Amino acid sequence: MPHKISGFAPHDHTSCIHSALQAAENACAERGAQFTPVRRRVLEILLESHRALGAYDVLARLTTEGLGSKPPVAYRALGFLVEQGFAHRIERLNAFVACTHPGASHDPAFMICRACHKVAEAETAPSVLSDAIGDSGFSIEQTVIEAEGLCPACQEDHA
Amino acid sequence: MPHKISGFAPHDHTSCIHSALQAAENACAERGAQFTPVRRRVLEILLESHRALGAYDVLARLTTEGLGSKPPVAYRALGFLVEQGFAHRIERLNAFVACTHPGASHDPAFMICRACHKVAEAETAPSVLSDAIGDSGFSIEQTVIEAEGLCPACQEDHA
DNA sequence: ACTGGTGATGTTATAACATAACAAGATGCC
DNA sequence: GGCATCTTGTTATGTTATAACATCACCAGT
Repeated sequence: MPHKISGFAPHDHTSCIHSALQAAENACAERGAQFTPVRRRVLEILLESHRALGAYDVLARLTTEGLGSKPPVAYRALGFLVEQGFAHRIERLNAFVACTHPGASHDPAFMICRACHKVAEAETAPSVLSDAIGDSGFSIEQTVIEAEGLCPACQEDHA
Repeated sequence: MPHKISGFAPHDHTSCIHSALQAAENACAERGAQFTPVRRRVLEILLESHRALGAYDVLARLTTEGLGSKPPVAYRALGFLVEQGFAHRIERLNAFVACTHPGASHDPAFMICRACHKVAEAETAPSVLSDAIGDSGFSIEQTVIEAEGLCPACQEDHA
């Protein structure tokens, strides 16, 4: 299995959500991090769809649920989730998506469908960027790899 | 020569600027695009350093020079330069950098030094992302590849 | 129980980034 | 001239993000 991809393929989404939440809960317990109601709820919101949500989209949801109404509430929860690896920031969209590879090594690449706006995550070999960059002497600490295009389903619809 | 990298290495910056401007001018002539004073000046501003500038940084420069004072002026010029391939947007920084590979095929990868904030550009093989993503059936239209870390010079300073 | 540390949350205010919409000028073509 | 097209000027607003400080909840130590 050279690559794991998640997001576009049909799957049991209920169990997808459940296992991601479980993984987050376990990881927090192990690390002594607090999986508070707001943080949990924000992760749930992100998990509802394989789409990237803006911080203010998330905030709107929180507000209707009485969990917080000011930007920092959303940004702090999202920051926590990203820090812990439970979610990722999609730079291209200034938005956030739940991680679909909980526990994976995490140098992910993302595929963003411009039609349905779903976002799929692929694990990358750690060398992908070194290959691209060559032996320039630059020491890589973090990477952003995002592709925009059409997912398989939307290619068919288009045709 | 497997990879061309520009930005970090010492070089004759005056001729670097000059040739980039010349290339832009030629390309505009060929394409029937107008290389107007604002557009030219914005490219010059970006070319002064191998760093990414925010739209409002550029705008501030334009304002002191009497070339425009409202955000759309900067965004339009930057948009034009990006469209024509004379500059690139760095998603990670919400900022813009002059292209250092004028005329190249353009699926660039960027290296962002977190210490000196210089940005270097590398050409990538078109396959880099397909390799990362595998045969998921996703059709790639545009890519964002950005690495953050330390450039060679800043690694030495750090040690 | 008090106390003080730590981490989370609440809130105000503002900073930083970006674009919609329309008016006005410049250029070139017929 | 009259028209089309592209560029620039301007107003206003929308969107994304964080600094700074107040408060609360929890727990460990005494």
